Amino acid sequence: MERYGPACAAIAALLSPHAEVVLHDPDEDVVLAVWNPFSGREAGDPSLLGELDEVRPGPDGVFGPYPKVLADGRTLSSVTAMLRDPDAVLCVNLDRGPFEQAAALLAAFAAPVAPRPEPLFEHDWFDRVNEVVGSSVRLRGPVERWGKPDRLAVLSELDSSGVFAVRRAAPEVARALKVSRSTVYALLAEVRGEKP
Amino acid sequence: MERYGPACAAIAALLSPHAEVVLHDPDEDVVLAVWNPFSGREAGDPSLLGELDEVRPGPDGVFGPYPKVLADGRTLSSVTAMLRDPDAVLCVNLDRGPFEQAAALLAAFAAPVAPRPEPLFEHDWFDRVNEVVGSSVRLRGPVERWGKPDRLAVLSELDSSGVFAVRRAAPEVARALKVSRSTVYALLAEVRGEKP
DNA sequence: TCCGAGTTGGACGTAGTGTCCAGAGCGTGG
DNA sequence: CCACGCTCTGGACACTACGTCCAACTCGGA
Repeated sequence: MERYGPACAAIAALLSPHAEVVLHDPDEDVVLAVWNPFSGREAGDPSLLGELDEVRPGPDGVFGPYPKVLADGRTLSSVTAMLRDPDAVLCVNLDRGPFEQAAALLAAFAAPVAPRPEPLFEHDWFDRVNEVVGSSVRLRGPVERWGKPDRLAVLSELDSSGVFAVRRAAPEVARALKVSRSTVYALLAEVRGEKP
Repeated sequence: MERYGPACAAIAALLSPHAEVVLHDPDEDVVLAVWNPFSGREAGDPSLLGELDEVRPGPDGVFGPYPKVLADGRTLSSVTAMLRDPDAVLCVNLDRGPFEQAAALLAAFAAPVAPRPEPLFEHDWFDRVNEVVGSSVRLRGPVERWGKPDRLAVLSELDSSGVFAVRRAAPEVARALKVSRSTVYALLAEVRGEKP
């Protein structure tokens, strides 16, 4: 528990919220701990490791992956590892549902067309400014008619997107918002001063 | 290794072929073993765990999940767990690409009227430098051993990603590449002078 | 040993940043 | 109608960070 806890937490964190990690004590046949539980089991419950009888261990003492079905119908993929010294049984249950759905969609829709080369990255911060401002224009009307709250909202969004870490961003934002550079900094100070 | 091997194999098996599990020896700073390798590293390579310095450990001694980018452009989610007695570092790298594609499709079809509520792209240009450099380290070895061509290649990649449009990027790159700021500009001029 | 390629730290001029303020514009209430 | 408060403005300013340049240094090869 002391020893394997971090590893279990790591697995649970990596796959959250789609994986449940269960650590068993094979000697006492009880559940020691559960990370990110969704099967309803909790620490102290009986392990019921008998189901492993029907599965053959592979090399490395790993059982599975083998399928499971939860009471609510969710399908899982599970693997179990026998850990030694101290003895423990590590069981990872992965909710296969989201991936099955995604796979089905991909198979149905993505098969004929190009496999999406890679979006790469945005070095068009200039465009992003116009993009954010533009979408706000659709909500709030023309930029010239905006009030202070509108500007604050948009600036807050731009700021938390890290736009202002880019060189020449502030003047560009001022231009897009049809305000002066001074105002941008003033409003920015206001936005930042009230959050942290 | 004897002790953690089964757990590592279990994780690798569960997520195969999309996850790579690396077990490090923090004392010797070497890779002890790799399950389902796809980043090119293998047992005996230096660990280069320095990149963890920039990540905060959560509770349970787990780092991450934090993003990484491979040299070929694949995006990864990684978690790292510090294991004690015996000391070891467990690192799981999950190829996020398939999930991102699936998620994008699901989002596109499940929300037909999505007004793009949150673009929220990478505001971690700082991290991107370390990602690019880090993934190159895996291909080319430790940064101290690089020659000029290696630096040129990495700088070219960083430059075309627009990294240098960000404030304080140049000194940060210099730090990551273990060269002086002057050299960064010199090499950068070379990279830029031969392309356009 | 000398040479040249490459790197370095420092110096320096400049672009761009962030702050400040006096004043203009404007709606509101007296 | 004026006075007041609120907001934006344009310019001034100090300052940070950028990008360039150069003399000095290191290091491997002729």
